[in-house]
Amino acid sequence: MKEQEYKIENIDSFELADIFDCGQCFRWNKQDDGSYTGVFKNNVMNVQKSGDTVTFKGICDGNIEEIVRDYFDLDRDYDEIKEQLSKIDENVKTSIEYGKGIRILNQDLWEMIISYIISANNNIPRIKGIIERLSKAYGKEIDWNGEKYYSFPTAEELKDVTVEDFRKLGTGFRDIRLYETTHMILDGKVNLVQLQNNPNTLEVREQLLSLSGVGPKVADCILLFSTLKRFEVFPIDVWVRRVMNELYIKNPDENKVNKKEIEKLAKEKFRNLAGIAQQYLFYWKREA
DNA sequence: CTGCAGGGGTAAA
DNA sequence: TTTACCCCTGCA
Repeated sequence: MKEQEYKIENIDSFELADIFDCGQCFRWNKQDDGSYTGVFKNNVMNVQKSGDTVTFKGICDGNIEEIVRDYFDLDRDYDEIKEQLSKIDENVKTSIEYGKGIRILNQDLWEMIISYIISANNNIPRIKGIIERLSKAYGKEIDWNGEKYYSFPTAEELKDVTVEDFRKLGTGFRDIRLYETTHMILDGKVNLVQLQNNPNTLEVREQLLSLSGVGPKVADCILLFSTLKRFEVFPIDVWVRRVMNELYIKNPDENKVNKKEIEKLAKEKFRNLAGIAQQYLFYWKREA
């Protein structure tokens, strides 16, 4: 595979930090020059922005333009989404001004399932470390610019990995969950192709919840951040609960806030764009 | 230096 | 509804 390059000018909603640091992905790293380098599928890519020009450069498994358009969700009108959400109230409007360059990436379903199982009760640096070690141990090596990168291992590539092997990567108590989920998928107990083609979000969510290590929050993250692309779901973690309580519910004891109440509120307020609203609010309050 | 809480939840009791 | 869980970091 040889290096390819693709440039876009004057694109709306595209800020590197907003996209890569808003909490949706784990394999993009900031470089010394301010650009970001990441691995997805069998691609290694560097993304740079100067002025109004975004430059994508890397080793691609296919045509770089098609790959970029798909992965970065370039055919969606985020201006339209932001305009709609801004009408809701001042809080949402402010959060959108803060994270105006966010886009929701089209990330591989299998990779998101495993990544978010790892994310449970965990912090971002450690999650990233585990995913890198997992990729290095079982993914495919891709060389670029004198550096070695590793694709995220497929289910097939994890076929013979034992619970102890997972534990050695530093996954902790998540080892058995990773093992069980990998084999549920390999054995066809959950069929990812069917999930991808099923328009019924509740049915897909049920299937995801049947996987070991996938609870409500992880299921919603998978629905929102993978190619399943369900913008109506609203993943609730401690940060989102904090934000929603601070802005709307105003319960003096944040820990007493009911998840059902937050869910109901999000549905009423944000409708079919709840997941996107969640990203803006989450990114805004966590960074600030 | 040691001790300990807490972190982008889940599963089991 | 409550509790333990792995590992790492920050802080007393």
